[in-house]
Amino acid sequence: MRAHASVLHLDLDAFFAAVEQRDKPSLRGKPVVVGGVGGRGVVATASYEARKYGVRSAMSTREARSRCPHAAFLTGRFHAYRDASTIVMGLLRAASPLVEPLSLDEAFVDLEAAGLPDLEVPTVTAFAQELRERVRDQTEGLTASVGIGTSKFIAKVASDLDKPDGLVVVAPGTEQELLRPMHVSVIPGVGPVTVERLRRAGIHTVADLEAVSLEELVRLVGNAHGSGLFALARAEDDRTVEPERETKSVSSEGTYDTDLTDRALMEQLLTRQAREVAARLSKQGLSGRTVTIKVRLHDFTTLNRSTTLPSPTDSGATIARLARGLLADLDTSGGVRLLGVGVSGLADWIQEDLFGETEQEEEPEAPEPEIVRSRDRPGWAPGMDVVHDEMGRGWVWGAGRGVVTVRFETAQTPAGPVRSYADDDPHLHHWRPEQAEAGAPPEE
DNA sequence: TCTGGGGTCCTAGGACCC
DNA sequence: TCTGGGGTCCTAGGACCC
Repeated sequence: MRAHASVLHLDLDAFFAAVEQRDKPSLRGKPVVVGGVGGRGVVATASYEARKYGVRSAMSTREARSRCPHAAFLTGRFHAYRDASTIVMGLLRAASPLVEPLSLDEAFVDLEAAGLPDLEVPTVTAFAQELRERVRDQTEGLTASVGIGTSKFIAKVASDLDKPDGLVVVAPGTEQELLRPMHVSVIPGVGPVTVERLRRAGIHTVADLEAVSLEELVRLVGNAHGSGLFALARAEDDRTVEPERETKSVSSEGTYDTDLTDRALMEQLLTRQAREVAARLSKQGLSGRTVTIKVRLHDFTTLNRSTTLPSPTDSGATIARLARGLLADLDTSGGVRLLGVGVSGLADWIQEDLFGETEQEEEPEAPEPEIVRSRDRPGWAPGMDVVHDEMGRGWVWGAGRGVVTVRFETAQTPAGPVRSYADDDPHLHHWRPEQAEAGAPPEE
């Protein structure tokens, strides 16, 4: 904790939804929900108009629709968010060399490095007001909430106190009187599980927490977490603003609208994800030794399986081969709702190819199950009529993330089976009336 | 059809080494 | 010829954050 309120936390208000409202005037003043729109989507950001109806981040889109059916539900335009974020981070870096972005819409700024005449409350307040105005001007109207305090913790708490479009400076020395009446969940790292553990011990507020011994806290929530809580309950926080943070892992995952049961399809999806991870690794000049797959079963139990190579790789073929091998050891007969691939143990160098000839022989030896993109496909959307070479007529139940799910309901089989395919499965075609006689009947 | 996707950090047990 | 001990690496699971 510093003698002056010199840590600033900036948080763009309802960021994704605000960018949408900025870019589409017809959405201004109306409820907007950005997030997954599929059957298993969740809300990433709700505009303040949508929050009035109880729509919240991380809520399922299904529930958001039932609470606010007239909202605009949007999937999100990440390039637009990235562009806006780049502008804001640029403004912050122009104000101080010490900026730590936490996400696209949040950052800490160290005001000790900003070259202000002093760090007294009126000075940092004026600085922050000007920064907020600059953000609004340069982003064509996005608003930011700002908190300033003697530590990251206090700055972050402060930025939450007057949302949206607010500014709160917590004067040095007043931290504990601010925190004591607050619920323990204001402390970063205290989520639902910790709240419940503390509640059972009769601890609800920061004041309650402050009265608990270090030994007791460690017993309740573990070593690292316990000592962290002990300090934060006293507003003790010496964490510095870190402008450069190393990437520790790169991953790609997907949740599918219907549970997957087809192993060949799962392997195809893992292969695609492995390629995507490999592309992102090499784009960043990274490679890694540990390949992990993540499998969420139908009942939401989540399994991770990993394997570690002797030297780092950024090869999509290698990552895919290992990922498929890891999947082979799992029982997925009950259905899989999520599949993912990640690489960790990263190095910012690629292993020198000391034995180039062996490595080069290996890759063509294990050919990928190639996914062929066909050009005559306009894409799949729910409700489309389709024909599968073996299954016959059906219609699209869900499509996205490389998977199309088809219900084979026909006049003959009104409760027909549901199957999922890769969206470029050569056996799956759009149905057109002129194909009526060409569509093979269902096999069973 | 409750429960995304991209991450970070921590814990705990076993293997292995000196 | 019971059961040391510290350190590191690996694997699996889980809490949490935005």
